[in-house]
Amino acid sequence: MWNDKKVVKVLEILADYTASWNRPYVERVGEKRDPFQLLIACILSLRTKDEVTARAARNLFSQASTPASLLTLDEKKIAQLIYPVGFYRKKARTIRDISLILLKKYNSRVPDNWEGLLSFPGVGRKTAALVLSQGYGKPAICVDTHVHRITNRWGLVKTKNPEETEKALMEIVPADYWQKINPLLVIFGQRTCKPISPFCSACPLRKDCQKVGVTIHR
DNA sequence: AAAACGGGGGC
DNA sequence: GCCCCAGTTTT
Repeated sequence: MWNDKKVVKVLEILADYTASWNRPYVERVGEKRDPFQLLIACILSLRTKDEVTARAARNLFSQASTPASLLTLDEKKIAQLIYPVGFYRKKARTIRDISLILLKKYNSRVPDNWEGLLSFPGVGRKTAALVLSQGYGKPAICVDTHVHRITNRWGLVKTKNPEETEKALMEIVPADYWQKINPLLVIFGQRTCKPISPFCSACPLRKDCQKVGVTIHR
C-alpha cells in the first residue's frame, strides 16, 4: 500500500528515468521568467497541449510581456498572436482582464497567495498552484490532468475529482516534494504514461501500477 | 470521419 | 454535478 516512503521512492525513480528529457514549456517558465509570464502561460495552456502553448506564449511575449504593455494590444491583436490555442478569443479577453486588475489593484505584481490568485478571472486551483509552486517556490500541489490521471492509475488516489486528488496527495506526500510532483508527472505523462496508449512496457513503475483507466495497453 | 484531449466558470 | 467554451492530435 501507499505511504510517504513509497511516494518518495517512486518520485525518485521517475526523476532518474526522465532526467535527460526536455522539460515541458509551461512548467519550466517559472524557472526563467517572472510570475506574470507564468500566469499568462497558464491561461494559454488551459485545455491545450504544451507545444501549442509554447508557440503561442513566445509569440505573445515577443510583443508584450508585462500587464501595461499587454494592455496596449486590443483583444483582436492578442487573439491573433496566441492563435491557435483553443478558446483563443476567450483567453485573449481573460489575459486583458487579468492585466488590467494587476495594473490597477496590484501594482503589476502577481499575488503570491491562494486568495489573491483565485480572485482572478480564469484562475482556478491548478493555475494558482502552479504559480505558487513554480513561480514563487511555495509548497503547493498542482493537480493538472497528468497528475490526476497518473496518481489514479497508480492507485495512489481513487477519485474523479481533482480537488480530492489534491487533498489526498497533501496527506501522503512530504511537503518538500510538493513542488516536484507536477513537473515530474507532466513530463512523464507526455512521453510514457500518456492518456491514450501509454507505454506501459517501458515504464519503470509497471509492476506496482494498478493501471486504472488505462485505455490501450502495450 | 470520429473520438480524444485539457481547466474553469456558470448554472 | 452537467454542460459549454475552440482548436489540435490521435485513432
